[in-house]
Parts: sequence; structure tokens; C-alpha cells
Amino acid sequence: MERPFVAHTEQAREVFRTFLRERGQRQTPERFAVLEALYHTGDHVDADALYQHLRDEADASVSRATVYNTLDLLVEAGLATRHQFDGSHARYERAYAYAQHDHLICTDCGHIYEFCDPRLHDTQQMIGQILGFAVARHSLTLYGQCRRDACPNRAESDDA
Amino acid sequence: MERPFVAHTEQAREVFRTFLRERGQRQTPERFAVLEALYHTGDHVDADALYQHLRDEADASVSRATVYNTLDLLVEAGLATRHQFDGSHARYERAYAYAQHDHLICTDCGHIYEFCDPRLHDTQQMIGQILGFAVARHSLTLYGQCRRDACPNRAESDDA
DNA sequence: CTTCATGCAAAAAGTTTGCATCCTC
DNA sequence: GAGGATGCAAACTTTTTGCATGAAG
Repeated sequence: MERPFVAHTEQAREVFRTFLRERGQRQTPERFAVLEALYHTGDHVDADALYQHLRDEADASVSRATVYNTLDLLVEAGLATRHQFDGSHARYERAYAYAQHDHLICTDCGHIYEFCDPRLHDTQQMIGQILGFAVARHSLTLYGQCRRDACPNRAESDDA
Repeated sequence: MERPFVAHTEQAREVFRTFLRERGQRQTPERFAVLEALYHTGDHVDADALYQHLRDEADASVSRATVYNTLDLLVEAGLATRHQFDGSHARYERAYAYAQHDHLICTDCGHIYEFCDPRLHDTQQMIGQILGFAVARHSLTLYGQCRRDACPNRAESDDA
């Protein structure tokens, strides 16, 4: 049922190893534990969720400071993506071997869906041309109401 | 040089009046002062900037709590838009009579540009159809490097 | 054994909340 | 006059920082 991401964890670890070595930074068990935790949770998690996971479910004990520190490294290494959806705090998502995609969030239940529209790439290029920009990346999030039965506020909406 | 937004302030005030009246909420001078401050600053400002402006430049003395409270009301009234660009905190922008647009931010100098691509509406609709969503709004931000002479990091980029 | 990373706790930054006072309706 | 709104400060949440200890190279 789940996407097979286990294999990618192995490769991500390798990438991280190389990344750290090249930058002359240390390969500590804590850093790999954070990487593992992120790749294990195939979701959009915040730093605290990872901290909790590491603290409770994994045997690794990593401080919050280290979680934040390592997440920054992972983002720099291209192994994680940082999102800041509307009103909330930072959330992270594994990035190795996962194609660039965007998000669709239900304003009722908070559920996050992913999608990909190739036309966005055109938009990105075109706007860059027009405004004289070297556009490196984009962040698109759609907000709306999903139609899941499980969605808490589902019934309330008038389906006009 | 500036866009003529003064006239819109008048109309926004009227909309706010009606909004408050209909909701049985009070029309206090503080609330209108915040509206005025937001519409006066034709930019993407945070709550604190508005607070400072009200405190120093305007004669109105409004507490931070009231600024936050009123900004929420303005967003609900459709008179303001709240943004949460990448790493930073909430920023607000006046919304009355300003067409839906998106943002392009220079990762070097932080400058915010605006643009509009009608194809986004199609994307929004299409993805909504596919995923069974009633998409209400979207948030798109492009990140890249601008080519302004004033951009601090301008020279460093290799123009490959 | 040197130096960088960790952990802890305190600080910082942004936002929310509780309560007495004030002012709109 | 009654009840919502304000201001102040304290609480809260998320993230950063400083410093002593600990471990990777």
C-alpha cells in the first residue's frame, strides 16, 4: 500500500555521507538518525514530530537543536524539502528520488495531497523571462475542500 | 510613480464598515487605523511593521494584540491577504480591488515582485477535478535571482 | 588529541490569551 | 447601561543560541 521508499533511504544515506565528507562535516549517528526518521515517515512532518519519533519509537535520543540543525543540512544536501504552509510552522518532506510536486490542502481536515502539473514549469520559465529572473524553484499550494467521507467538516459545506 | 491606491482605501473602509455592521461587531477607531495603515503601505508587511507605523508615524496608538486581531478581521472581510513566504513569518497585503496575483521573490535581496498567469486558474480547476476538490484559492511563489543593479548578491551568480 | 557536534537550557521571535478598563452601540 | 474591544503583560509555540561535555576524524 505504501510507496516503496526503503530503498531510497539507503541511497539518501549514501548521498548524505558524501555530502558531509565533501564539506568536512562529521558523520554522526544523530544526523543519520534524523535522515532515517524523515525517510521513514513518508509524510509532511514538522521538527517536533521527528523529535518525538526519534525519542519514542526509535531508540536514538536526539535533541531538538540537533533535529533542526540536521534538517537544515538535509535541505542543503537536497535530501529534504522545507514547506511553510499557510498558517502553520515549517514542515519537511524527504526529497531524494521524489519528483518535484505541489500540494493541495483541505482547509477542513488539513489533509495534504500531492499533484504535478507540467505547465507550471512553463509558467516558471515565462515569468522568469518577462521579469528578468533566474527562477530556481517554485512553491504552489492549492487550498480547498476535499470530499473524503472522513473529512470532519464535510457535511457542512453547501455544494452549490 | 506609485499606484493610486488612496481611492481604494476609502472604499475598503466602506466595505469594512458594512462587514462589521453585518457581523454585529464594533467600528472602533483602532480597527480603521489598522486598515488605513495596511492600505497606506502598499507592500507586503508584517504585523509588527504595521504596529510600528501606527505607533510612530500615525498618531493612533494600537496595541499589538489589536493589530493581530484586526488583521484577522480584514482577511475574513476579504480586504487583506495573508502570506507566509518561505522561512519567514506572516505578511499581509491589501486585497481590495487588487487582482489575484502571485509572487516572485529574489533569494538574494528579498525583493518581492508580483505577476499573474491566467493558466494557473486552469491548473487550479483541473487539479480540483482530478482530485475531487473544491479548490478555493492558491498560493504560488517563485524563487530565484533578480537582475537588478541594486541586488546585493547580483555579481556573484555565474550567468551560465 | 583536535575540533566539531551534541545536549541542555535559556533566549529569541512571533503570536495568542486573560483580565481589568474603556468605549461603542 | 451592557457587552464587546482594547491594552498590557504574561503565556505559548517554534526556532535559535551559548557553553560545557562528548565523540568523530
